[in-house]
Amino acid sequence: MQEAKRSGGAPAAGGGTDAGTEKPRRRQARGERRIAQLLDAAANVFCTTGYTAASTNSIAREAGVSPGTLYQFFPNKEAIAIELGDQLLRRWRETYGQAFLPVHTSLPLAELLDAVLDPLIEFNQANPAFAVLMQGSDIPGHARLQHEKLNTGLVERTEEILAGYLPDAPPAEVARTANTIFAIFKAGLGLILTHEGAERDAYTKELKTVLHRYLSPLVGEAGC
Amino acid sequence: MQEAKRSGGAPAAGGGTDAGTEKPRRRQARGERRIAQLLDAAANVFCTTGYTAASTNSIAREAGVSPGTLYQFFPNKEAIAIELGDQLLRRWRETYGQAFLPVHTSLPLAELLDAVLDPLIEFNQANPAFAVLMQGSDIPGHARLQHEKLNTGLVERTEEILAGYLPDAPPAEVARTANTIFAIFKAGLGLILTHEGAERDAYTKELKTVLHRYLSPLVGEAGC
Amino acid sequence: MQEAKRSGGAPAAGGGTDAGTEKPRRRQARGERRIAQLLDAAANVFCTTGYTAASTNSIAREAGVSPGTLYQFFPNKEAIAIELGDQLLRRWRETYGQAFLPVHTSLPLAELLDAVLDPLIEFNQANPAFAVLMQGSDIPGHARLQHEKLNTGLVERTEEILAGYLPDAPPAEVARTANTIFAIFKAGLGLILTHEGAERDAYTKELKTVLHRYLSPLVGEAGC
Amino acid sequence: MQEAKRSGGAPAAGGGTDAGTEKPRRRQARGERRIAQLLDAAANVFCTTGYTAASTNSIAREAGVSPGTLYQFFPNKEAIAIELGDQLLRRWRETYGQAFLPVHTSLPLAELLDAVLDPLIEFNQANPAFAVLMQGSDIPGHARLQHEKLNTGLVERTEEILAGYLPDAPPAEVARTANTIFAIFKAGLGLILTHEGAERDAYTKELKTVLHRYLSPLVGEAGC
DNA sequence: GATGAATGAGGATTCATTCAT
DNA sequence: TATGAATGAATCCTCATTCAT
Repeated sequence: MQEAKRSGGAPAAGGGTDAGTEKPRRRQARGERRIAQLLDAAANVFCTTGYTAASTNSIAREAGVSPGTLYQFFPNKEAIAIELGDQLLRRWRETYGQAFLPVHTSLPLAELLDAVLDPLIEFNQANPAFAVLMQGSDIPGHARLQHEKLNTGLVERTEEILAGYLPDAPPAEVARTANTIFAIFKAGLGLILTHEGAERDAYTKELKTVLHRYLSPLVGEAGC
Repeated sequence: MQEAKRSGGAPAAGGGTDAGTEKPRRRQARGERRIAQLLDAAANVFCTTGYTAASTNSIAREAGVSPGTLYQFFPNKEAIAIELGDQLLRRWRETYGQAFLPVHTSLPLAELLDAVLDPLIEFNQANPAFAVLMQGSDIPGHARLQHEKLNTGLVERTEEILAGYLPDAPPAEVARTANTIFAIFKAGLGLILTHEGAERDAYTKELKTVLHRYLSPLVGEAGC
Repeated sequence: MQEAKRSGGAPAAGGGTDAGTEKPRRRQARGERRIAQLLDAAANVFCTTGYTAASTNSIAREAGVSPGTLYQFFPNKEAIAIELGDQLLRRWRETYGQAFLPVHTSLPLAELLDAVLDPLIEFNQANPAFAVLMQGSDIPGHARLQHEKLNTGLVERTEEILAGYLPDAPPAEVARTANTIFAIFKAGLGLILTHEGAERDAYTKELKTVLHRYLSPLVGEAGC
Repeated sequence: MQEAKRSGGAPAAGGGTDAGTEKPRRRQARGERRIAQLLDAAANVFCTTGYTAASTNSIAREAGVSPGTLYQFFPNKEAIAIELGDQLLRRWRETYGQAFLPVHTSLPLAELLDAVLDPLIEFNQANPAFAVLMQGSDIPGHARLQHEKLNTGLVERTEEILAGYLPDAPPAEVARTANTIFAIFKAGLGLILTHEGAERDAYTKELKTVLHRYLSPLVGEAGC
C-alpha cells in the first residue's frame, strides 16, 4: 500500500545508483514506514470522522503508535493533512498522470470524459481520503490546503484541457468553466461514492451525462 | 450584561391575547425569544467555524446568555443544528414556499429554473447557515440531519416537480435525477456564495446553464 | 489568608454599603472565593517549584479544583502570575502602604531604613510568593510582569524617596541608585528568607548595614 | 555552527603532551569533543530559555547531535547543568585563578575589588551561562547545584580572602559577610549584564562602590 | 428560567528518557 | 558510538454538559 516509493534496492541504505543523495537519512527505513503507516491511518480517520473531528491521538492509535511518535514525523495535524494530500496527488500522478498528456489532443467529448473521469473515479474509490481532502469543507483555513494542492492541481489540469478545446474563450471564462466543471465533478463524485453497485454505476453515468450536456455546446459538438 | 431581558412580570403567567389555542404555553414568549436568539447565534457560529469546531459555549456567548441557559432549551449541540435546520426550512417555506405550488405546472424549463433557483439562491445569501447545514460535510453522523430535514425536503420537492415533467420515468430514475440536480445545485451554490459581484452573477448564470442543458433533453425541450 | 478583600458583609451579597456597584456579578461570591483559593494555591506552587515548573494542573490540584475551573477564572498561567502579583501588591499597599507616605520626610537614614525595610521583610516572610515574583528570574518574557508591576512599583517608590533626599542628583543617577538599592534589597531578602532564627536576624541587620553604608554618603550623613 | 571553538589544541587531555597518565582513554578524544559541544550548546540554551524550559532535545539539536548521543555522555538534564557549572568553574580558575593567589595579600580595598571583580565580570560577560547557573533561581532543587559547585567555590574563595583581612572575626561572621558580599555581587552582576555601554560601566562602578562602602569599615580603611 | 461555577475527559503537543539498529 | 525512532506521561487548555443558587 505504502511501498510506492522505493521499490528495488536494499531496505536499509538504498542501493548504489544514487549514492550521495542518501546521506542525511540513514535510519529512515523505519521512519518511512512509520510515515506511511501514519498517513494511512490519517486517511482512515479523516474519512471516518472528518478533519476537524479527527484527533492526532486517534490517528496515532489507528497507526498503532504513541502520540509522541506521530509528532516525530509531523509537527501538527494540518501537516498530516497536507502531506496526505501531497502523497495522494503524487500517487495519482504516478498512477494515471501520464495517461492524461495525450488525452486532450482532440478526442470526441464523450471519450474525453471517459478518459478523464474513469481513472479519477476509480482512484477516488481506492483512496476515499482524496475526496475528503478535495471537498475539505471541514478544514479551517482550508484554502491553503485545498487550492494550493489537490484542487489547484486538478482545476489547472481542467483549464489546460479546456483551453485546448476553447482556444478563443477569454481566460476568465475558461477559469469559471473549469471551476464549474470541477464543482460538478466533486458533487457527482460524492453521489458516486455514497452509492454502491448498480446505483453507483448509474450515478457515474449521470455525472458524465451532466458534463457532456454542459460541455458539448462549448466544444462545438452536437449534444442532442 | 446578560440580564437585559428579565423585565418584571409574574414568574408563571403573563399576557392573554391568544388564550385558547396557546393556553399551556403562555409565558413561553420569553422562551421563544431565547430560542430565536440562540439559533441566530448558532447560525453565525456555524457559518464562521463550522459545526464541529463550534462550541456550545461560543454559541451561548454569541447569544449573550450563559451556557446553562442554552441547555435549558436544547439538550445538546446536535439538537441545535437540527432545530436550526428546521427553522430555516420553515422560514424558507414561509417565505417562498407557496410560490412553488403553481410553479411546476408547465413552465418552460428556463423559467422554471429561474423561478426555483432565484429564490433559493437569494435565501441562501440571506441565510448562509442554510448552505452550511445542507452541505454539512462537517457534521458527524450527518446523514440524520441532512437527509432527514433540509435535503430531503428539497430533494423531495425536486422529485415532485420532476415527476410532473416526467410522468413516465421510473421512480428510481426520478430519484436519481433529483439527487443529481440537488447535488449540482449545492455545488453551484458553493461557487456562487464564495464569489461576489459580477463573478457571483456569472456563476449563477452558469449554474442555470448546467441545469438547463442537463434537463432540457429530459423534459423534451430543445436544449441546443 | 485570602480574606483580605471583603472583611465584613454577608457572605453572599456584600452588605449594603456599596449597593449599586454589585450588579454585574451576583453569583460571583463563589467565584471570588475560588479565585482567592487559586491564587493562594498558585502562591504555594510558585514558591515550591518556581514559575516555569509550576503546572496549571498542579495549581488546580493544590486548590482542590479541576483544571477546567482554573481556566474559568484565568486564561493561562501567566495571567495567574500577573493577578497574583497584583493581589500581593494591593495587599502590600493596603497593609503597609499608608505608613510610607510620611516616612520619607526627613528621618535619619537608619530610621528610614528600618521604617522601609522592616515592613517589607515582614511582608515577604508572610508572603514568600512576593519575593518569587519579584525575583522572577524564571518567568519567560518576565519584563512585563516584573517591571510593570511589582518591581516598578517598588523601584518607583524608591526613586521617589531617594529624590527627596537627593534633590540635586540627575534623574538617571537617581534611577541607577534606585535600581541598585532594589537589587541589593532583593539579594539581601533572599539571604534573609533562606535563613531562620538568629541567622535571619543577622542577615536582616547585614542588609541594613550594606544599604546604610551605601547610602549615607549620598544623603550626606556620617556613615563612619 | 557549534564547533567554532575547536581551534587548535586539545582542550583538556587529547594531545600527547601528558601521555602516560591518560593511557586508557585514547579514543575519548571524540568523546571530549562531544562533551564540549554539548556543554556549549547547553550554555547557549540555558542562557536563552533558562534551565527548566531548556529541553534536552533542544540542547542536542543545538549541539548538532541526536538525543541518544547526549544521553551517552550525560545521564540526565541535571547532570548537564552540573557538568557545565564544573567546566565553567574550571575554566574560570584556569583563566584567572592563579592571579588570585597573590591578590589577597594586602592590597588596598579599592584595588582588591578591582582585582577581584573585573575578571569576574569580564568572565561573566564572556560566559553568560555562568551567571545563569550562579543565580539559578530556576533550577529545582538548586541548592545542590548552586552551593555544591559554583557558588561554594566562589563563596569559599571570598571567605579566604576575607579571613586574610579579618583574622580576628568569628568564622560564622566571616561566612555571613562572605555570603552577603556574594549576594551583592550577584545582584550587581545582574544589573551589569542587563545593561550595555556606559550604563553597564556605571553599574560596574556602582557595584564597586557598594562593596567598598560595605567593606571599608570591616577592613579598617577609611571609607569616607 | 437564568446564571455562572464546576467538572473531567479529551484535545494538541512536548519532553526526558530508552532502545533497536 | 551515533543515530533517530519510540515511548507515555505530563503539559496547557477546551468543551459538552451538569449543578447549585
